Amino acid sequence: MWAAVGDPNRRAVLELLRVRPHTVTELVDELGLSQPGVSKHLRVLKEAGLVSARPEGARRHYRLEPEPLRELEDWLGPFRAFWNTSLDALQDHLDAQAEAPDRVPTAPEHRTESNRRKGPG
Amino acid sequence: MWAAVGDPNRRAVLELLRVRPHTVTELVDELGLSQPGVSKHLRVLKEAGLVSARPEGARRHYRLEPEPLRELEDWLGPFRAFWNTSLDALQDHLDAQAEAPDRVPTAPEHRTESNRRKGPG
DNA sequence: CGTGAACATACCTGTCTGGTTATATGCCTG
DNA sequence: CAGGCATATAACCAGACAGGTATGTTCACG
Repeated sequence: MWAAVGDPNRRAVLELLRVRPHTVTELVDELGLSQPGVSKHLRVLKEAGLVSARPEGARRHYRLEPEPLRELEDWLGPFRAFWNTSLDALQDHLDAQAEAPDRVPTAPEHRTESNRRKGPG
Repeated sequence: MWAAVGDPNRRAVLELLRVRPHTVTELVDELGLSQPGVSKHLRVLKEAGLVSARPEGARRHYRLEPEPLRELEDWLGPFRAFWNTSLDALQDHLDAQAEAPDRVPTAPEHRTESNRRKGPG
């Protein structure tokens, strides 16, 4: 599962299939990979349950099967609390357990590389 | 980023750090890996911005830095709409779009029963 | 300053995997 | 049945990587 979405090209496939079903040739055209390469990726995605194929004559229409992505969602769930809710309270909790003197502000909003990990000012 | 969370041991580290900060030795003990192995994983996670270290004497307390996980969250976002709503309707929708790719359902926001609609109504 | 603990780095190795080319299979057309 | 198109599979190669052992580095302690 994680291996399936770990590859950038495979994620690209999922994003393309999110828009609409694609045939292999279409994906080949979009990804710029060789046809067997795409087929191999599709095989991985299929075995992960992330896509399904509907044969139509010689071609196969691959369609997104989003269910397995729930696994990522579920894994991410407990972490989401870290940026969704009041981080101060949470950080407080963590720091209390760790007796951290260096209370780093983990802002509840987006942090960029430039504003992250500021000193106590 | 995806590579960072792609590894099971690394995910285990993140899950452990989600509970509370850990020292390397603690992680070694929990994961059952060699110390250099854990250190290497921590290095990867650190470079991905997923953890940070606070030195305390000889030991280093590693703490979860959840921000970069937003990337996963963001990537997952458009897909989330696919399982929030009725999947049957969605697949129907997709099949329909296979022939009429008029609009693209790149729904980055939550779809509720009330705002989910098919036609221009 | 010597010793040991905690951690990082260097280096090596086996395995996995993503990419390719070549080939097989199946469908449609004529 | 021959031929061409769409896709899958096989065989192969190069790079990435996770794992280990050995060693370096820093800190605490006496």
